[in-house]
Amino acid sequence: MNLMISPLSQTPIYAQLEAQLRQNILSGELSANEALPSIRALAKELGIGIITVKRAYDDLCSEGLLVSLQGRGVFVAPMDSERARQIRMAQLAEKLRDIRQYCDSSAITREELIDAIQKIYEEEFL
Amino acid sequence: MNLMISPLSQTPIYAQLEAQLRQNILSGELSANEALPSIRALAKELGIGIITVKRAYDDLCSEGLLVSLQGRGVFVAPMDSERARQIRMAQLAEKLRDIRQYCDSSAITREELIDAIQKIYEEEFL
Amino acid sequence: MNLMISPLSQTPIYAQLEAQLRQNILSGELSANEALPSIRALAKELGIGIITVKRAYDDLCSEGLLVSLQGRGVFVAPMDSERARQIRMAQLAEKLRDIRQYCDSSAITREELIDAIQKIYEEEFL
Amino acid sequence: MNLMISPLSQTPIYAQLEAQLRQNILSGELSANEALPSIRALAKELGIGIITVKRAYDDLCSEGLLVSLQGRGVFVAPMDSERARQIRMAQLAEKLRDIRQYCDSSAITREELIDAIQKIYEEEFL
DNA sequence: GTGGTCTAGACCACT
DNA sequence: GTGGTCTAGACCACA
Repeated sequence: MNLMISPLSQTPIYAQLEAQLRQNILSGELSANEALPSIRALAKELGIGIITVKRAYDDLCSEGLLVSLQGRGVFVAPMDSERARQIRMAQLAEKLRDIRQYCDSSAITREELIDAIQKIYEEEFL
Repeated sequence: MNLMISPLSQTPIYAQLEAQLRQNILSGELSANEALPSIRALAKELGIGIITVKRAYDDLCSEGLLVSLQGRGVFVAPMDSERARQIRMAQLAEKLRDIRQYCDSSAITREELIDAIQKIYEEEFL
Repeated sequence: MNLMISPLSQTPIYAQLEAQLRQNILSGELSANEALPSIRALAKELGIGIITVKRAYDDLCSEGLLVSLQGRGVFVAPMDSERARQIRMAQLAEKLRDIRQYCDSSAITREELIDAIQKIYEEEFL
Repeated sequence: MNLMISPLSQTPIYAQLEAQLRQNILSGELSANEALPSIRALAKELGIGIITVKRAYDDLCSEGLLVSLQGRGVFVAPMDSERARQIRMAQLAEKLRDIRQYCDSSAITREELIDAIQKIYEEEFL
């Protein structure tokens, strides 16, 4: 697992961490019951505060993606891949409804939207 | 024009205002050179502080969507529809980059994304 | 004399008026002792408020470029062309000292400054 | 870095601050990624309100010269020297357009302007 | 500790 | 009447 944070980004560090951990969990790179690095170790490795790492772990625990076991560490929650997929798609649908609402109120058609997405994927840089 | 703010929302009040005004301007509901409600009037109408309204107006001024004239009021900046369209598409691209980043971090492929959009458009209710 | 005001400009209307009147006086287009349009007439012609015109006339009176005679109107102050020229050049020197200070603190050389001015004069639009 | 404000000046305090910070950034006295004094600290040091300092920082953020990171501070945005130079020259052009407008409105020719600048540079004292 | 948001209220400049 | 500036002070989010 290779975590990276961009110190100059506007998104809070804890949110950057969460996003990357979520990716690793939902994509299966981190498998169920696998142990995550300790809070202190990860904080040191990334050069950020302990509280910031804890915040990310805590948030993912509330989401049910991680389980924290006192004195033993933090682990990936057991989850079959179908369930993971459902979560991902539900989150995506939520975002897409926002997008569609924006398009409708801005007179952007469905075709233009699809087109725009294709272009985003053709761009080299995010 | 019908402006609404949710005081309990996570997004700041001034940001809610900005978004709605931006939509009204870019969609053509507010036409060029049209006068907006005065800062004080809008603040009173929405039950929020004067400064919060001013902040929204100010931000849109620096974006070039509004022009503020001391002693006279705040007006929609002159803008041809082509320019408006460019801005709308740029904003859309911004949102889509977020979406793509989410998809990448969740192992959702380009095809699945397109599929999901089609489904959103087939849904009856937003 | 052809006066014009830009309603969308950030510079106050009274200041726009003053600048144009100053030009007409110092350049000799308005000759000494000539009568200016009445406040009401000019306000009506330009579609602006009476107070705004009065402000411009008043300011130029304090500068000594105009003389207001109660009940008779406003007139260009007597002034020989040499005096007018001195005033113009003194005002210019003041502005240029600001420019030089800016250039010095921004590491822009004298030659680059001269160059930039030449370019400004080659531009089609102000 | 040595910041000074004149409370009695006609130019707003936040504008004075902005101008001085812009100079320090564009001239390289403040290098990229360097931290600026905290809003509270600078406000206290200069004897002005917190909001006034924030206003100056905010404006420079929207200009892209600064980056503000919640919980961490305000920093000079990364910028190569070529970009800094472009900004400086654009600002100079802006000032020179004002000068030209003044000259035109005062019947001062291009040659007289160049001459006046040369004289400014020959003066011993600013 | 840092910045981000929001408030109420005062005073000034412009039309 | 309009917007522009500045203040003091409160509360929240982030590190």
